[in-house]
Order: sequence, then structure tokens, then C-alpha cells
Amino acid sequence: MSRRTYHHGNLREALINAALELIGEKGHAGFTFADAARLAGVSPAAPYRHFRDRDALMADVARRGFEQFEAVLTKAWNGGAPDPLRALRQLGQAYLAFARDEPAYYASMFEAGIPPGTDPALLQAGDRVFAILRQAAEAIATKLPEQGRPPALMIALHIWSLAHGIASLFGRGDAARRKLPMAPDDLLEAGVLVYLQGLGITRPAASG
Amino acid sequence: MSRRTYHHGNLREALINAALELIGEKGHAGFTFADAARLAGVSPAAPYRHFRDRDALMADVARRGFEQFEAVLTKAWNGGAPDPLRALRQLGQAYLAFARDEPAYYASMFEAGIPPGTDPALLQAGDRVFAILRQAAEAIATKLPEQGRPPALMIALHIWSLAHGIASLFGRGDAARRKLPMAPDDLLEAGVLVYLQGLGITRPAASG
DNA sequence: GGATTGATGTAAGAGCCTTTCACATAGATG
DNA sequence: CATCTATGTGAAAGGCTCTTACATCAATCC
Repeated sequence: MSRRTYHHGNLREALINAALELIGEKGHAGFTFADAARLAGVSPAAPYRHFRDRDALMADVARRGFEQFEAVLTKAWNGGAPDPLRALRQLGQAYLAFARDEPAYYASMFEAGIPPGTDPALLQAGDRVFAILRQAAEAIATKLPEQGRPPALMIALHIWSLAHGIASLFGRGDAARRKLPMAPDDLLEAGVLVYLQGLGITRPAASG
Repeated sequence: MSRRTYHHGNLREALINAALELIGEKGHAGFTFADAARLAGVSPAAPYRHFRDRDALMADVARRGFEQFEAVLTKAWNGGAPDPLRALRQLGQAYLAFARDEPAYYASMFEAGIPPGTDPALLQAGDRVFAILRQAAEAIATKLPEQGRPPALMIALHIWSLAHGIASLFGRGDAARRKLPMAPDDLLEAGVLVYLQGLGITRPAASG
């Protein structure tokens, strides 16, 4: 990772990648600014040209995490095709896959203790992710009689909370974490099916 | 907080209380061993007589958190009285109340990145908490026909995940965190009701 | 009672991290 | 080419973690 020029050329990106690598290895607490600088091959002071401090880098990683998350979820939802229920299953699987495959992003987004309100861009990126869930909930809700239908917002919050709870409690592959007698995907899918049944959307035992 | 004797007398407890106070103020990342020592009025080296390192103190705080959590949830469940559904509602409210009122405990238990497997006592304390939820799920499940009844374990995992998701995403009062258009309690209660309805336990619109 | 022993706290220091400041280098601009 | 600005370096202050040798005190044992 040594470079020939005095200037790195792409230090900002390199620091973010280094942070992801380090957070993935040692968790959000174990990551240090100095380590990231070392990984990028620059002096410990160099990162300060690109980020106000360590927390600013963490916040930027989190923001990018939300952006990647948004892309992944958007693709999975696929505009609700071929039908909202199938699309919702794809969405749930993509949610858990992201938490499993990108634990560094997920930790920076939800566990690093960055208050979303500190950075408007971060808040917006999070909102865009929620908008996808909200949109999915809307599509699902239209299957219900308008009379007495619960607000789509609430449905979205329920599904988000369930998915996040599963991802957070069981969804990362690290050893020494709590084990589950079934795959997180299956747990989420079963939970959503029961929930939708409770809303009156799916037929009982039509879980295929 | 100055003391007259050379020996503190109860440093272990004092350090844990200091840790709780500091984590409550500055989050699990902002807490330092040295700060805790200062708060307790001892030298920076003293804590090492009681905890192997900073992480060991965090793990002990987390273990105590689970123990307190267990006590609170046990009381709320109240053996399933007066009836399982009401008891379950109490349980859910107690769950969120703990996350709201004891954010320092909650953060140390679920967000500090302590792998539960590292400390058997920690793992056990967590298991005892889950046992309560599991027990509640059993009581609820007996209301279903044995034929085709989903495993109580799965019901427990669903409810735990939903509660944890809500607590984790919206349940702490810190400003700058994501706001919710309704109280977390109501969100959880509504979600559980829909879920139970999906299981075939509650009557539709019998949400009293 | 006095000496010994183990538990608990202190002092000092090595090593690392964060952050700042003055300075160095290079790319861009005119 | 000369200058301006962005970007990286070196050095240093201050704080944190953790270790080691030493100090203090309580309890125990002759």
C-alpha cells in the first residue's frame, strides 16, 4: 500500500475503505483513526484534512451504509414486482443479507451511537431507506379494505422493527453471538407472514 | 466523593455505578476506565484490582443489566396473571420502559459489542431473560389448537425481535434520534396484537 | 500483642491515540 | 513562471490503557 507521490490522490476513499475493514475486524469500538491512516499509508495527521475528527468519519461511513442499503433494498423491492407479497419477501431477505454481509456498515449505522440528527445528510439517507419500507407497506396495505385499514406508516414501522430486531439480535455471523435454531431469513419470513395474516392479507397456511 | 481511608471499601460497586453514569451521559463509546476511576475518587490503576480491563467492566455492567431486566420482566409478566394477554401487554410495556429508563444498561447489553459468549455469566443472564419471553410465548401458545401450532420458541423470538427492534430504533429518549409519530408502547402493542391475531389468538378489533 | 500475609490502592512510566500547529509539497491557475 | 490552495508531514501536548514496583491496611496466626 505504499505510494510514490507525496499526495495520496484518493485519501478520502481510502480512509473510508480502511474504516470499513477495521470495523469489520474489530467492531465499531476497536476502530481508530490512526489505524485507518496506517492502512492508507499516510501519517496520523493526514485524515484531518478530510474529516473533522474520528466521529465525522464514522458518520460518513454510516451515511454510505444507508446509501448502499437503499440501493440494495430498492433492487430487492423491484417496484413491487411480480407482486407485493413476493417483493416483500425479497425485501426482507435483502435486509438480512445486508446485515450479514456488511456488518461493518450495519454496525456503523445502528450501533456506533451516532445521533442521526447531527448530520443532515445522514438523516436524509436514513429517511430514504425508510421510504422504501414505507412504500412497500403502502402497496401491501392497498390489499386491505379501506375501512379500518391500519396506517401504512404503522405497518412499515412494524416490519422495519421486526427485521431490525432479528438482524440486530441474530443476524451477524460472528461466533460468540447468540445462536438461533433457525435461519434469520426464515424467522423473519415466518414473522411477517403471521403479521400479514393478522392484518387479513394472506390466507392461513398459504405460506408457499 | 473524597474518602478518608486508604482503601475505598466498595470500589467495585462504585466503579459500576460510575460506568452507568458515564455511559448514560456519553454513550458506551464515550465511557473510559480513567473517568470511572476519577468519579470513584481513586487512581487510574485502582480499577485493575477489580476488573481485568475496561471490557471486563463493560461486560459486568451488561450482566447486571440483564439481571435487572430479568427482575423487571418477571414482575411485569407476573406469572401470566390475570391472564396471558394482559400479562403480555405488561411485559411489552416493561420491556420498553427499561430501554427508555435505563439506556446505559440497554446500550451495554446490546450495543457495546460485547460478544455474549466471552463470559458464561453474561450468557446465562441473557438466557434467563429470554426464558421469560419464552415462558410467556408458551402460555400464549396454549390458546391455540395443538394441531399446526407454531413452536413457542418461534413466537418468543418474534416478539423479542419486535420489541428489541422498536426499543433499539425508537425507544431511547435522546434528542437527535429518530422520532416516531406514536409512542413506542403503542407501536409495540399494536404490532403484537396484529401478530397474535395472525396466530389466531385474539379476535379482530378486540383490542381493549 | 506483634508479625506475617493477602487484598487493595498509589506512583510512575511505556506505548498508543487524538488533535493541533507550523511547515513541506504538489497540482492548479493565471 | 509565480502564486494560490489543497493535501500530507513532523513534532508535540494531553489523555487513555495497562503494567510494575511499592505502600497501606485488615485479618490471621503464633
